[in-house]
Amino acid sequence: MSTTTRGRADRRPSITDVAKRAGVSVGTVSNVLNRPDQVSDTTRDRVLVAIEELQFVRNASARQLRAGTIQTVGAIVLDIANPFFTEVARGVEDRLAADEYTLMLSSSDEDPEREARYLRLFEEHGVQGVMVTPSAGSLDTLLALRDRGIDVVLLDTTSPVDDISSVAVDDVRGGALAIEHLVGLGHTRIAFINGPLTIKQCHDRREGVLSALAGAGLDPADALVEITIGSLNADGGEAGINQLFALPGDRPTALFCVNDLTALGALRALRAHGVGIPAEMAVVGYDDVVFASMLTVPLTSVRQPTHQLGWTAADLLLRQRSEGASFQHQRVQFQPELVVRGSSDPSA
Amino acid sequence: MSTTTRGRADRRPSITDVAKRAGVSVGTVSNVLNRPDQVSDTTRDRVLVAIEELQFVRNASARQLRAGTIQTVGAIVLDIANPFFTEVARGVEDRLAADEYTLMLSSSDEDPEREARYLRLFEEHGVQGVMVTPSAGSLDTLLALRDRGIDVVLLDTTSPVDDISSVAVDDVRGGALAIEHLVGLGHTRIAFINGPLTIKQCHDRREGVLSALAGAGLDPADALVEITIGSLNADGGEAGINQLFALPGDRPTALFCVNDLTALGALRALRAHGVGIPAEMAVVGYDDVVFASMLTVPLTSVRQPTHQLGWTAADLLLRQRSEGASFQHQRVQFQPELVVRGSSDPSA
DNA sequence: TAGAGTGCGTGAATCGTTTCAAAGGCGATT
DNA sequence: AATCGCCTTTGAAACGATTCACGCACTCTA
Repeated sequence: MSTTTRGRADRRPSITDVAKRAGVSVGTVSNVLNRPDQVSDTTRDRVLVAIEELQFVRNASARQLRAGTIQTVGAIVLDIANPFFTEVARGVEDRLAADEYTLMLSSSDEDPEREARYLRLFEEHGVQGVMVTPSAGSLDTLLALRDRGIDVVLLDTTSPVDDISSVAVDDVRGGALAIEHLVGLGHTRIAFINGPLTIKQCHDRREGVLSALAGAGLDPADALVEITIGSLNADGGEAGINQLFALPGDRPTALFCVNDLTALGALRALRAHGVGIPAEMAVVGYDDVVFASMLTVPLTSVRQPTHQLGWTAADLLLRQRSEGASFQHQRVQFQPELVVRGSSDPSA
Repeated sequence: MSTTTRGRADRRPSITDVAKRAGVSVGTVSNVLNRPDQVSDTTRDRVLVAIEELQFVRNASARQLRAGTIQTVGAIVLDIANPFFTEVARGVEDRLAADEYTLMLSSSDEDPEREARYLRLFEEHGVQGVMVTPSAGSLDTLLALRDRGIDVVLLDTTSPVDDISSVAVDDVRGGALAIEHLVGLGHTRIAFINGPLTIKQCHDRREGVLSALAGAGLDPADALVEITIGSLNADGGEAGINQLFALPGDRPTALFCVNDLTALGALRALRAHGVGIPAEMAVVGYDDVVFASMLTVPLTSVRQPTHQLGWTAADLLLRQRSEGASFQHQRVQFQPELVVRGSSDPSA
């Protein structure tokens, strides 16, 4: 088909075509491509001219099939549309660039099936390693992957096993920071919009919430109203507030959202309900994304070292590959930091 | 190396290993994988068991090398961290999923070199087509690509040639909308933070700006203060304001930012300078991203149909492939819409 | 019972590259 | 003139999956 303006040959030119045109063997063409200094100047020029004339482009599949491996790693994050993860990804890229690795980036959208599909895709393509923010208890899959020779580093979650490394921020502490802050402001009835507990971050932040309540002598049964949402984004947050407002009983005076995107949606819904912030409802988010400080009511949030998180994960992955058996698996953990703003504290 | 816990064989199992273990030929294994109904039940089960036992995973390179092509297209956007582009990408994905195509997504970060590198990478990997938001006059590269059999659709920019399709939003109109609005509010001295004119969107929005000024009988030399920034993100916007404030002469009373991320940074910087909005400076952004309505001062912005933009681009690309020579290239153009909020109009 | 038809399975050729042992060419050394 | 070593180039063997013409064993029909 396609005898349109498209070039004469339907098949893209191969190294063999180049070799013929330049009057050399395929081995020489390959040498020009990969070890140019082993080829005499005149030959090299002749080959380069042929490459130019034929518009030759290497076939990555053949290349990789023969070479067996490529300088590529994969990363799967929960939500590529979340600024938190794009900043993390930037950190990953920055580290990978130093070792001339390429990144295949995907978003699982918190769906374990999508995650599994991408993992398989990555594996079929022969990536050397993967960084994953697991969307559920996919540990078995990851262990199996590791056993098949693909290095694994957990991203933004602490590894439950000793032989897989991880880079995380202390989410228990982060959750506690948020609640301690709210309790310190006098709140005794707090709503918590959270995602499914199968997501480690959601689970851990909740642990922190509970421990902080306990530390303040509050009974979660009275003090905590938990709302679970499916998507950790603005729409989820909006849905969470509507869910909260449909509940009977005293309305909480404070709200902790599992991330800033969710908080954004929650704020939108709260405004629609005409709820004053922080007077009627104090709000705390998580991630301190770029726009958090710029909202109608600047959002109190738990800040994490995003770029460093990604950078370190990539670093661990690359070092794991280069150091081989001598590599010591490790759980790197950073500390979060509470940034207080007007959404929780009127004096801020 | 690596005699750690990693499985016995260092090489991952191939179809041949599976065939041996199941006691069949490689052709049969391939049939089980690709045409399971042509294989008897007992044989199929035997092969599947072997696959399971060996943890066999297809080698995408070999597969693709033989098959010659894969159901994959690439997309290059200007900035993956910009919510506008993630929404567009979502639209692309949604359309691709329907035809079981996979997406390779990359961000050029407005760097023509990065863009060229990714295009080459995509081509080496044998993508069927690409969607590109060009970061500079890379048209020649794209035409050459098209001539080599890779379909091209321009994304968020109107095609300058008849034989390449494009999906865009009328940026000239969008720029005009913003300025007409500001002029209508009585502003006669307007700052415009824009990116390099090599980026089509920047160029076109500026055209709209100029034509709107002309339409209002204003001389750009007096009425317009142009600031050019390198990165169309929050940091760029902040830098733009600092640049603006370093300028001699009357300070403009209004500001148009080429996108919302830039506006976000500009607002941050304006606040740091203690400038009242919209009283001392009316601000208009572009894209109407998710947080625009939620800012301290809700941001007036030019809204675009993001999801539809991506969906349509992917649709065009796929149809181009399936319809072959009979496909009619086209320039799809959507209309932008001004959303007025408090950052420009105190009464909003 | 021969012949045709059908359903399964085989195995070699193929895709485009890299790699590597070996050969060829040439000047320098003995 | 023979030998050595160096530099350049060659050509064939991989890599792992897919494809396809063919063969085998069987059943069905005339």
